[in-house]
Amino acid sequence: MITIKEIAKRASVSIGTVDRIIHNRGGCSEKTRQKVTKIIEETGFKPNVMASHLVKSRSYAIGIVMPFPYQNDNFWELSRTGIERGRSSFPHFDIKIKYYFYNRYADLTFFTVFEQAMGDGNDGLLIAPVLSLPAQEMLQKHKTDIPMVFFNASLPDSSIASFVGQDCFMAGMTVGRLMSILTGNEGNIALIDISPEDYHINIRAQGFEQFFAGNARIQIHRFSMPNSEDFSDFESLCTTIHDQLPDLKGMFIPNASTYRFAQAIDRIPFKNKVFIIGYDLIKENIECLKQGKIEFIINQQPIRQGIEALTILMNHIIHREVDRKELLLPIEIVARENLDSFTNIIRP
Amino acid sequence: MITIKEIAKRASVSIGTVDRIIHNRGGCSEKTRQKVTKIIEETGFKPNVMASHLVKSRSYAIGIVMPFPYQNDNFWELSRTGIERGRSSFPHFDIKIKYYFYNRYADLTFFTVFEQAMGDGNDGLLIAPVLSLPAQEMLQKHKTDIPMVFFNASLPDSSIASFVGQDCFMAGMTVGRLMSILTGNEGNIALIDISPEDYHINIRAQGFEQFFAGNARIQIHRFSMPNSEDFSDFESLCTTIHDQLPDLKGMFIPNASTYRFAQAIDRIPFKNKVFIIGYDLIKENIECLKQGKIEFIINQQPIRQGIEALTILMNHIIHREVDRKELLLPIEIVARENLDSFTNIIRP
DNA sequence: GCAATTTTCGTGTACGTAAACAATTTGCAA
DNA sequence: TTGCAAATTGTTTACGTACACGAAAATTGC
Repeated sequence: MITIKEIAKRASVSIGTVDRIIHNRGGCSEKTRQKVTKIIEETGFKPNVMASHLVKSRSYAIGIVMPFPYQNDNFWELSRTGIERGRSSFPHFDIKIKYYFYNRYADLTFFTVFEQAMGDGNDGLLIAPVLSLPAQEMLQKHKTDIPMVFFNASLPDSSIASFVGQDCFMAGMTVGRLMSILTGNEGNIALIDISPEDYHINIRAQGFEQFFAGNARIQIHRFSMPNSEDFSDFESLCTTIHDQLPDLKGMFIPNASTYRFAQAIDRIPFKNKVFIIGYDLIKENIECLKQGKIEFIINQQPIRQGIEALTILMNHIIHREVDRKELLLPIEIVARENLDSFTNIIRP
Repeated sequence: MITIKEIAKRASVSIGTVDRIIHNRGGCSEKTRQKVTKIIEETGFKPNVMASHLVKSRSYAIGIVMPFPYQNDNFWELSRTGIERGRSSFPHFDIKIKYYFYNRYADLTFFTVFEQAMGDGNDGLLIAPVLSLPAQEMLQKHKTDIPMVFFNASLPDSSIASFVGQDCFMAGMTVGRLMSILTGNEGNIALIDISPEDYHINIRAQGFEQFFAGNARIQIHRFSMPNSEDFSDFESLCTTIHDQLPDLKGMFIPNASTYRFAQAIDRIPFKNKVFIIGYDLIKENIECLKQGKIEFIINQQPIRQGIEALTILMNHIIHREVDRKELLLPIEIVARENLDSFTNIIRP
């Protein structure tokens, strides 16, 4: 593997010059710059990470912009776990992580928090732009060179930064397939409209409906659920559903609040068994899955999202990679039988 | 983070002495050894990987002991891809990989190949002990200090080395769940006995049967398939099955040859649709899944297995970690809708 | 008690890069 | 042409570890 010294020799300049050109921190003539750049490209030189980190051995400040971890059925706590896991996969890199939590039901808090994260002199940002409109607006206003990676949710304009997450539409389609099999492909199905301001959750619902498009044997009924922390609201919505569709055969809840519906449904005497499919392996959902109150869970792999996102971000920072990647993680189907394989991954 | 120099100062010896003690390459008195060791333990010192690799910058020879990649429906080609992928995740580590392929239908070739791998002075070995008996015998004979990691298949005595793979029994159970839903939990189901000498494949079948234990509505029928490369053999077995069970509702093939059965079944006029569940995302199976000839595929994540196994092995070698881990990867259920999410992971 | 060993320990150099500092060349006005 | 500042380039040191080499100390043999 070629070194900076070798390049200097071939270009008949000093290593200092080569170094300046690599990090384009100016102070050299255009002629030598081109000469050296040419050799770098020809030889495919890549700085040795070991050596460069050894000499720098500085700490990296990483800001995480995401919703409050306990706001939505603490799904976001899993993302946080993943980020911390990713951090520990860089031993000897002193990564200092600072969280900037926003309230996902209040656009304003996103603005505030994002500007803080920008102003704090972070070396890189990990952003979960769940509120996609404010996020987009914000990013257009603040043109910045700080490396950024989006996770969990992305923005329509993907050229801004890398993204790690799931293909929501196909995930919805996948739920459609499972629901079709569970119900014998006929009957009434409830689709819960939850947190309508969340772009991603809506795409899931659209994918689900798309699966059944043109299928007259299945009736999909949308029900709106106001954002609420109150359990009785879930219960009363389920009662309403029962009044309208006593022969309900299935229900799809496109976010982590699945367990609340599962518990409510369990107490209401529907004609048939109501098959429930939902999202995210938070502990309440896991419990319901074990008890047979939920048939399938779609896993977004929040932990792996965190790991991958931080890895991509660190590579941006360390290697100055600038290519925008989109890492779409597998859409994982979780049933009672393979559940443990998702939770107890490592056995000592 | 504490350095070797700091330890030397605290123990009032030179860094050379500390270095000798860390790598216990002798040449120092017992007294100083204890003194330094104590300080190392107290401070929790860990050598800086960057620096140590920088100075060594040697190449690592890794041997891979696995079946011929194209022997079984080229499933093993995927493992190989994963290993190469893992290799490239260690840039600046000059990892030289040498493959030692054995014939999985001939124990003797395993012996030969394994001894070669041991004798070639490799720094570490990645082993797929598909033929578990010969492997176990071999490993008891050759006590060795070469770091090893098993992948795909493990051995009953797991204390020998780390393992990366899947919980086969629970994977079989998972297939049971899917089959139960697909068939409406009733009818005749065929379970194919394929490559009986493969411990892992049998465990999958056992898990599958266990799921239906005590369930009188489902009848599971085992059919033996001799190892063969001949397509007409698959066809004739399917004809036999049709003669015996014209109302067959489902079929489980516990390895990568699923597509051969799917194609044969497709040409035979069974009474009902025969739902097929099988293993491994090789391209023929992917094609059948897309065409609706296969309902579900269980993914073993061979690529990730390769990546993880090599990562664990390299950590053993570089950091001298010796803890034996068991990394059980998620049992992934693949349907037509989420298929792409498993194959097109990275979009540029 | 002294030389010849052996054991134990310290010093110096190298790995490849980053960045401060020193040295050199260039451009331009006087 | 000279002087002087600005632009450009070269040199040196440091990062933390590994290891060769040599120096010092301890041990042995006579």
